[in-house]
Amino acid sequence: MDNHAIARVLGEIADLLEIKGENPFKIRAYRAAADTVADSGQAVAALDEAGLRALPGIGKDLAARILELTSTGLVLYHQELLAQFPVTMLDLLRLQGVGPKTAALLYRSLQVASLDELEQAARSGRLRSLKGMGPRKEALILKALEERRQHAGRHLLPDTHDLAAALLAHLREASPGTEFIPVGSLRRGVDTCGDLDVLAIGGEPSLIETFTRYRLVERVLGRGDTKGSVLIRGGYQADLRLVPPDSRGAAMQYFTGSKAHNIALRDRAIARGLKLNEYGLFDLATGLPVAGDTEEGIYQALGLAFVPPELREHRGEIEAAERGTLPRLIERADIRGDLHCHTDATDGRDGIEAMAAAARDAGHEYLAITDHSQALAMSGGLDEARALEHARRVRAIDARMDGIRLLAGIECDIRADGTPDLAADCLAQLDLVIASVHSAFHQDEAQMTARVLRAMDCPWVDVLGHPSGRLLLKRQAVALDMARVIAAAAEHGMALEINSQVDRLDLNDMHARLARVRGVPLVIDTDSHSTGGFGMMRWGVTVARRAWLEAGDVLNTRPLEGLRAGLRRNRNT
DNA sequence: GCCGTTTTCGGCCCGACTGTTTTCAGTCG
Repeated sequence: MDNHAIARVLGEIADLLEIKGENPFKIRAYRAAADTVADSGQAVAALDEAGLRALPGIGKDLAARILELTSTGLVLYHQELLAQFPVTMLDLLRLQGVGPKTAALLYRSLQVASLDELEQAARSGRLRSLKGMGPRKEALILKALEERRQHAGRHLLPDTHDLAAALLAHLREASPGTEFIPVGSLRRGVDTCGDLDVLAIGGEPSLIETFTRYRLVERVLGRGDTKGSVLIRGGYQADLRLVPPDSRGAAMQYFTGSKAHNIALRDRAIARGLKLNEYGLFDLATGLPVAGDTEEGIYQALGLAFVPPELREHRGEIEAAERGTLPRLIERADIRGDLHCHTDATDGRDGIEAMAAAARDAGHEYLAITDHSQALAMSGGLDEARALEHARRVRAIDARMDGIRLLAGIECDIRADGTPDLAADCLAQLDLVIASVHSAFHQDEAQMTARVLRAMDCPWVDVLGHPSGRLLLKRQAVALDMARVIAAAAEHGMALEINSQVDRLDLNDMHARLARVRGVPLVIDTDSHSTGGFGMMRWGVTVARRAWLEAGDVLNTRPLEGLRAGLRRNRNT
């Protein structure tokens, strides 16, 4: 059982306890344990009781629950809770604006226990009969349901990656000699994936049976000699295709897509008297194969440089491949530091030194500590005095730590009127200031754009953090004129962030690409809230690659002094 | 349910915002 599976059960227990109205601190304990397990670098299922209890926030009871789960596959306590509330109720909690109290009320008063039932209740006007509910709340819930429907069947890229890793482990165990390759939107690094496509190169037909017997398969949609298709728990469709070795490259190319990229490639093939399909590239006249065992061979035969999967969106990559002007895409190894993280001074879980050590272990040369400012009161946000005291502490630790340098920064809240949440003379004394929107998300575009532009006017703001504010599959981006924001960033010499949090990935690929074109420097940050968070950098790098970014476009690929010189505060003075 | 040079009980983060309300409950981050 992998860490994510364990964390999911602990998280569900927390959700169910919340609906039940249990002791909030108990709920927090389960939720914290879920985070700890998910973030842990080691396989939690392999730990014994002492090992489990050594993890922060895991004591006697939680260790016992985890052991029960990994040894039997179930937790009795979890099952008992599920007997009280249908599992579909947990979907209600994922709706924007619906929390545990509302979910419990809906269930007790109206027997609403699923999204479908909620929609019926809302449409028939029954919701407004409940205490604390009115027409506006009803409309908000209908809107949240609509947004939810748009996202149905899609999953976060890292979740898809984890699912693929577990499925591949299952397949490899059954057939160690076969090469398995995940393709589709996962290979292109799209921020959300609809389904999971896997190729088995030269695999035996019996693999299809192995595939359909995977333990998380809920339903077999189809099974033939060369293709199997299943529904996996959590609403994923997964397809496995058996591919002969001669067609390895062609199948990779074909099933990686995107559809638009493939259509353009096939057009190009036809124009050259060739035919491209999932089996190979063939001479139209003779029917003889021209290429097919490698992707490189196919692109080459079409007169193109190899196009990295992340660029295959038909956004100019074929023309660039023809001219030989494809970017040399940034890689994870180019990143030298992380400029956004939180500590236990605000809503992070670990202290400055622990975060610094973890960043060093992740291969970083420097780390900016950027805790929240006072407006985020629930996170214990820092006021001016505490921010400066915190900075002193960061600098003191920096002076005595080996192997990593620390920058004393802040993630300064952008208030609803666009003013930064901390006084300018405080911001001026820090090494780095990220400014971010965390509230009043519903402002209209004119208001929101004016607000962000006003914050960018402050000369001590170096980086705009998670600019769109989106939460993937959950919350739309704020209404913001990104072209004007990018233009302002170019004018001020400030940087825009690509936030690597798995549900943010913000900026997105298109906006990051526009920023690059306009000459705006980017930074790729993890926004880590614990020592386990630094591994998320790879997802931000994936966005950057999809945005055509090269190492030179990203400030935190530079050595520390180069980075400092590239910050707005040091450019302007 | 966890934790402990405030240690085996009693703490454990809390303000803004929204929609429903005449003083507050629920959600969000």
